[in-house]
Amino acid sequence: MARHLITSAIPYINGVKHLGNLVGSQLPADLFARYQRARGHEVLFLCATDEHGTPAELAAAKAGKPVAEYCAEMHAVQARLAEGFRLSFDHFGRSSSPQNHALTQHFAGRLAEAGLIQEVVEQQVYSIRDGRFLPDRYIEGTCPNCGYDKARGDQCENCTKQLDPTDLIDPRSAISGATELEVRDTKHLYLRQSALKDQLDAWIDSKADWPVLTTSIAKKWLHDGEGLRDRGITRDLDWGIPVRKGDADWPGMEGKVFYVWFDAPIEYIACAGEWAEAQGLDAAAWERWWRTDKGADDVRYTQFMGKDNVPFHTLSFPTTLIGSGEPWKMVDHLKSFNYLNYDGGQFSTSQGRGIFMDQALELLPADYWRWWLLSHAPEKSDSEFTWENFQSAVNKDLADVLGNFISRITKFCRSKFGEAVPAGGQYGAAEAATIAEVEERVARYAELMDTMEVRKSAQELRAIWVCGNEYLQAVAPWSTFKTEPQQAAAQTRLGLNLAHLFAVLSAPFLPDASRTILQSLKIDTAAWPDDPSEFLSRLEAGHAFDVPDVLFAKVSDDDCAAWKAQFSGRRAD
RNA sequence: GGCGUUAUAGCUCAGUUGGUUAGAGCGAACGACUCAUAAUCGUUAGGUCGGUGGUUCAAGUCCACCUAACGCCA
Repeated sequence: MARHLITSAIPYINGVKHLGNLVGSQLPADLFARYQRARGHEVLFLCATDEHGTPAELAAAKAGKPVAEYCAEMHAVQARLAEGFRLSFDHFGRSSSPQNHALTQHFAGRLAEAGLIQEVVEQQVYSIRDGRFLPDRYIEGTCPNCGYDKARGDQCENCTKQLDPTDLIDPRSAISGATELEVRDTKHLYLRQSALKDQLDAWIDSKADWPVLTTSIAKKWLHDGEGLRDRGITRDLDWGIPVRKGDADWPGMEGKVFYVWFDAPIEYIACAGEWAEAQGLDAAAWERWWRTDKGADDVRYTQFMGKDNVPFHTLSFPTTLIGSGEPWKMVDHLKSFNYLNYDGGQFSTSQGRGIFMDQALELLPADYWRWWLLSHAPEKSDSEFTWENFQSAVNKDLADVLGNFISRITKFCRSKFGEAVPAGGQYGAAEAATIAEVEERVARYAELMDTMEVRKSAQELRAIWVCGNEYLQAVAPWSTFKTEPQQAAAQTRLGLNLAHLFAVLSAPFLPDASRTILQSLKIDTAAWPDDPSEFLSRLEAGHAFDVPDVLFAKVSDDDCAAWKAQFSGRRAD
């Protein structure tokens, strides 16, 4: 039995995530976790909300709530939606947890001891009325280049010119509109990533089996221009993890917090601590997943994320772990995804464009979305959601191929033999041929799932379902029954066994449908078919079953048109 | 401006280290079947593999340049 540590990039706390966010990390991570569990391996699957930073503060202010209260509420909302999509996290944590506070401060202390932290005094705009420093993009003013009056301190989005806040004419706070701004000195900490450049480079080079997308992004950051740059890891904010050196104060850094990108990946580890606490386990329980000196030697660690997160996971977070000088478990495989587009443009949280997780579940159950999203996962390049494509995939793959197979075999059996696996006859040449093909395909399916080839796995799974329809069509038990009922019984028996097989194989993609089929077949274990040939004889004569309700309803043209219209504009908050 | 990714049948995509007539699903046409959610199964049609040039006995598959889309960085 292998041990799999699996993490999904942690979604930002600010609002409900859209389907593009979902398919880029949480959903494929869940597919992999469910598959590895089904194969009998020990799995710890973790995710959390990323809660710190200015956007969270502003969203809380807009909602008229204290930021801690806002985050707690939004965490509950995201947790509920994750459950709705059947994301099987062992723990859904929070980057604001006490565990993450302690661990983040611990890492900062270790890095400082190792000489990997540099203190830098820089100048930043301070808003007197707001009583706070303003990040560049929260300063607005008139662009000196084009005259656009809502240019931001980092860039003018009208003429795209890069700006410094001090370039702006009539600068004002984007938060309050206040114009009483001044430039003040402020001290910040920088993580000296550049000091570990060669080590990181060699480490990335050793990962020959990572997706090109992952390594090419990491390589670009390592070698582009002047090479890997040091990054600021602190901010002048109230909401966040206070800057401390382990348990000790950090002179000169009072009132400052760590920058969100520094503490967010550390939450992967802290989350294991939260999990242990929630399970009533001791520290050793989570350390055996994360410390190679405490049992994590045989752990295989896989991370899932969208391409925008790759630099932090290939460079910054590894710098934190390596730089600590402690034996932390490093990632073994990093599966990254491109973006999912929506009907000719990008999904956008800020513009409310596309379909969001809560809206999706109001329209259809999780399995429908899981199937489309995973079978169209943007692995090789960006991919695109269209309603027509979605409708076709749901109707053909789920309703016609899988759903109808379950329906036709159970109903045929009920009408000819009753609601129990029929006795009589035996498997012959046609059965052997089908079993042989299924055996081959199951092996390929497992191989694709092992290597996280998401789209190809979906294709192979569908091909396995088709084997069921092909078989029934070829042997035609409805005809056989008229002349050789014994043989028809054997054919029906294999058909029902195929239904059992499909349920087990489909569980990682379609957990609800899988359960429904197993319940109808009155099977309470879901062991993996290590030997499909043996597996297809498990349902023996006399085993009772129920005919299930329709597994997947079709999406009508009217539904499709209505939804397309409903989602053509912006999401109303 | 620099870098990266992508460009294959009407649509969504596969195409290993270059090697016989470029594949799948959907859609289309035709046929078979009638157990089933008017479902299923089969057959056929459809592509000068973005463009130009090059390397090679041989290129969708390597090289150069060009074009387009998207992204990242500055």
